[in-house]
Amino acid sequence: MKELKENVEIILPLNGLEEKLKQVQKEKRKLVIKLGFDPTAPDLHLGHAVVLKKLKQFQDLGHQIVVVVGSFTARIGDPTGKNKSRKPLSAEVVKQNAETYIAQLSKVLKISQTKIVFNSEWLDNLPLSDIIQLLSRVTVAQLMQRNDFNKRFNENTPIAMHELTYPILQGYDSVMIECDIEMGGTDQLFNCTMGRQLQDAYGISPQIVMCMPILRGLDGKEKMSKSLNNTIGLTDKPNEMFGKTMSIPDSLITEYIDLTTDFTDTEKEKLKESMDSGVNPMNIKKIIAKNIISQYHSVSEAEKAEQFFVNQFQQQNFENKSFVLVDIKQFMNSSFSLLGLCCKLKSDLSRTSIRRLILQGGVLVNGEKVLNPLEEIILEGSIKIKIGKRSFYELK
RNA sequence: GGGGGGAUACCAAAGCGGCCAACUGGGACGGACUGUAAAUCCGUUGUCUUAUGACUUCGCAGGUUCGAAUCCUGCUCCCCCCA
Repeated sequence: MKELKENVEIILPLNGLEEKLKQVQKEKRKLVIKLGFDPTAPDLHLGHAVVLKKLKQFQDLGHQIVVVVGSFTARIGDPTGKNKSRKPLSAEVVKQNAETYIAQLSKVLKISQTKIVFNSEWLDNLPLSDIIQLLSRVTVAQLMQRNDFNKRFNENTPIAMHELTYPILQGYDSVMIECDIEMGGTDQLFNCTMGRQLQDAYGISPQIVMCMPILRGLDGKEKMSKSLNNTIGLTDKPNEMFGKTMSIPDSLITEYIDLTTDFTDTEKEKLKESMDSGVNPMNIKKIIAKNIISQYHSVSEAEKAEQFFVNQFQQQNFENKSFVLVDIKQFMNSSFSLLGLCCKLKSDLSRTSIRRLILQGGVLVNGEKVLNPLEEIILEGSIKIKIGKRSFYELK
């Protein structure tokens, strides 16, 4: 029980979990635990993993996880005020997104033991009369309690009618699958509570709401989210995971120890203590990074990623970096300024911005800073070029 | 249906006839430093084959003017208030 509650930020009602467990024991069945997701851009990251890992604990105890794919509700999108009205997703895209999502879920959950349902199954053909009946269960005042609705209303930013239905439909999902627990981040509190209310209205024992804390992203301020581009993705490559973890502000370390690692309690405590006693935060971040990679890749990949990071970004030895090999032959027969060459190598940047990079000292040729964009580069032998902080090329 | 306000670069937000490629903040990028792709400090942040150069940007389309993001006309979209 203690482990089940670890890290959980909100349980509603407070002693609900214990009672639910007793109840299902008496009924000789397993808990039905719901997790909803919208099949929009299904790139799972460590923020999602916080919730998934909690689900995993329940799954390991034999309980039934039900993933509700919001194939219908995705058309609305959970209103944050940021997303404009969404286009309806085609059935194909939904299916595809759901598949990649499920594949990523399998990094944490046992998919064979996870039930997956689509809410368009019951929402697509809901008669208007039923919809009205559903809506009648909820008051405007209740909806306006939701943080972002409230905020937007007071700030005179628009709220479209259909957005108001999102929490209600999500709650209706809970009615349909008759779940015992709905899990989510704390930002889901309102929606989950809606599920309780609607279940009650439809004569079902209300679900327990369990909210996990929201993990903050690489910027150290906002929540980890794809649209803010501050995520560590579950499918990120080991090297990328390592670097990203190293880039979190030191102030986030405790949070990451708690929420992203799979250390035991005592190990976590030890880590925190060592930080308090003045161990270089860098080293603690390395430990966290390795642990994360071990979870989603492997221990040996984690080791490699660390070595790569140390060699590539920490040590000064230009020669030993790992370079992207570029065939020098394709550039033969033409003479190149440094600027021209860099443009070929980094075609995603504009010429002007590369010129800037060079002028600012962001380009090294064979370990030497070259500040003149027009410096001629003689293409022979091996030329090693560093462009910006993270791009290393070797022409051969 | 009536009245009012708005649309500016990645985002937010100034500017309201020339000094505007456009203040400022965030973000991003680069440098220095370092204990890290942390923190801090400094700088850069439209594009262009070389640049005290050219070109394209301020919702869209026209117009006035030597000259417009700034004034006029039409259009599109958005917000607010009243009914």
